Amino acid sequence: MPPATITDVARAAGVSPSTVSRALNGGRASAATIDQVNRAAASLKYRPSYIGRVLSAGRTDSVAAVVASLRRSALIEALGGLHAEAARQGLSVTLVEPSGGQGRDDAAFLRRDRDRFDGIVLLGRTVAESEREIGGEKLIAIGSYGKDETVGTLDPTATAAEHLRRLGHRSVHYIGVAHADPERTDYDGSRETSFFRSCSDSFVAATSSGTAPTVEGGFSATVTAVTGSSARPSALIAGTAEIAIGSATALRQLGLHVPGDIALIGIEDHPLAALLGVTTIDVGSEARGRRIACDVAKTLHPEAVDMSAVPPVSAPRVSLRLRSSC
Amino acid sequence: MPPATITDVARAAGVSPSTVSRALNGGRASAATIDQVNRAAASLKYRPSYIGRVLSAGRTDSVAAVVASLRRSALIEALGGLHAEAARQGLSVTLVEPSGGQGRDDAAFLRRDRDRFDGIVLLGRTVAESEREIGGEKLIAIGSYGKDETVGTLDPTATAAEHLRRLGHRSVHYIGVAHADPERTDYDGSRETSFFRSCSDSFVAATSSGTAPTVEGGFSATVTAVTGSSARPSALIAGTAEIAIGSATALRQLGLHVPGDIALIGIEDHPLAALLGVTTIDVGSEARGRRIACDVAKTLHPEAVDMSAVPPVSAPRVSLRLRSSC
DNA sequence: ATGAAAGCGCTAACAC
DNA sequence: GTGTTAGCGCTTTCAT
Repeated sequence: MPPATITDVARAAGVSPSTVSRALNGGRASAATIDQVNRAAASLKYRPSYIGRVLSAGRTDSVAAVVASLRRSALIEALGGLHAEAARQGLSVTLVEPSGGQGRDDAAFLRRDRDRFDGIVLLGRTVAESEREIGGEKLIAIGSYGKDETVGTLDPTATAAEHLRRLGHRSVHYIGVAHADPERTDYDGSRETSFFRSCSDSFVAATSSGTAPTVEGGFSATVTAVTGSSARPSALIAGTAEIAIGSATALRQLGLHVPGDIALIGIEDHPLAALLGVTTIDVGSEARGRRIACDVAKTLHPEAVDMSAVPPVSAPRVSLRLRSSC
Repeated sequence: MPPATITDVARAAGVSPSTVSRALNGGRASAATIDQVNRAAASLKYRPSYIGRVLSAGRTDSVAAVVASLRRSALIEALGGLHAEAARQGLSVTLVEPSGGQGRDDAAFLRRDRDRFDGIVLLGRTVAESEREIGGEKLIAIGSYGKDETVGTLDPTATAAEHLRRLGHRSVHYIGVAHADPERTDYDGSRETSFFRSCSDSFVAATSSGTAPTVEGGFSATVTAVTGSSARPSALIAGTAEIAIGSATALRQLGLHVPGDIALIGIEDHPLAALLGVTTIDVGSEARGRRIACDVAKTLHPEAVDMSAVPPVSAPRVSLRLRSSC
């Protein structure tokens, strides 16, 4: 037996389909009718069809999350925030990891599935020109800094570099994310750019290397950076939480004392970084996710968005988590 | 200007909507017509409406993932596998974290949104009776062991306990997941049950404690278990990857030598566990996710499922990753 | 090979 | 306050 439709309920309640719709959705209807309809709906185990509603309403009430990688805790956190807030706003979140992890096919995805969603959120990368054209308004990237905001206080890499400079460090090595696809510009790329920009006149020596955004990547990049032929830097900046954890692990296994022999600061905070005493720049991934969900919700029903659980935009977006590694 | 519909294309191509549909979906149509239609579609930038298709086809081609927690790497891995394989099969994955992380509202979710999805996958918990009734066929849980399979080789906790027994351990402490909601039965609960069942006659002393499935939880539970008033166990079993990592960190900070002073084995593998030398039981989360996606796909088009990227069911589901912590 | 028509489940005008 | 009608975009018989 197929699920009951609104027509069935209407018949059972002795009213018309539209009345059922109104009764169920809080439109104009007499108390008696509402009761009648609820009764009928209950006895028929009626549940409204999502698809039917969407088709006629023109909204899907769902957002796509294009996650660059499910193995980066900062992105998962952002996803969590996005999802939690979206749920509060009555939106659901559909996962769209770019095929092959390269982001190449995002354009194809956008072209095909754009109107399955009320919003498309990019986590862990910025929007490419070509994508902007296709995605239009719906496309929102999380994790980009600058633009309409004061770069100084919002750029985590600059904050990290500044912190090290104040502590008197002169030679700093940045371990960033290396992508298989060199054309890809995501926010890790912008972090590296920012690193060189913000420290070029502060440090005697600023170097960088790229690796996979994993603990293994951080581990091996650290070994290379620290035991390599050139002079050992006095401080390391790790571009992601996983890199920082791998880095801390490597330094320990190399028998280097932190921060005595070398300092370490990580971009993106992580519970384990706290446990390991690694100073980090908290980029507030979770809050960013929440905020984005609100942005999407606002495009749908500008008036009715409940912002109560979302930190105000004026709140600082990155903050130093001072621990013992610097 | 609203997006072009199939009717627009039909008009532009000088044919009927149904012909357009056939031409576009590989139905019977003359080559000339197909070409004609493609041309018109292209010039109008026509893209088929997902909603329209779903409404008339009756399939949503999407599955819901009910993830118990986004902070457990094993579940994220499973989600990754589910998602990757689903994508290969033309399915999309919508994220549904149980409200409040308590799982209480899953029933409500199921009742409301059941037919938005072709399948509903539970990650990190088993299916409750009440949910089974509502969810029916569509409801699949990942991460349960036993049932139709030989428990001996598939139960990770039993494997861990057995490994420790062979190494001569007599007093073992299991650190499992404590839930806010005691009624909840997820697979961590079954892991604890399995622990006591599988070691009751092997060890002189078997104890357990519960904590949050996080590195902090693992850390503090380990401190308690190891420095508590009672005799220190000779080995620890950590119920999740995060607990194992927290545990390893705690043991190090306590100055205990592993495995000299105390052994540690973790359930669920993790890159960092490898780096830290923690022996684990790999439960194959990613593969489990993939398999589930195939199961769902098979219910949709039993014939056309491409199993090439999925490990055979006969493959061992849990395996010992021997490292230096035991 | 193609067109006409019905209908998927629901909502929104508009009339009563 | 409620019923009628129309239509969201597509697929799918059934004729032609």
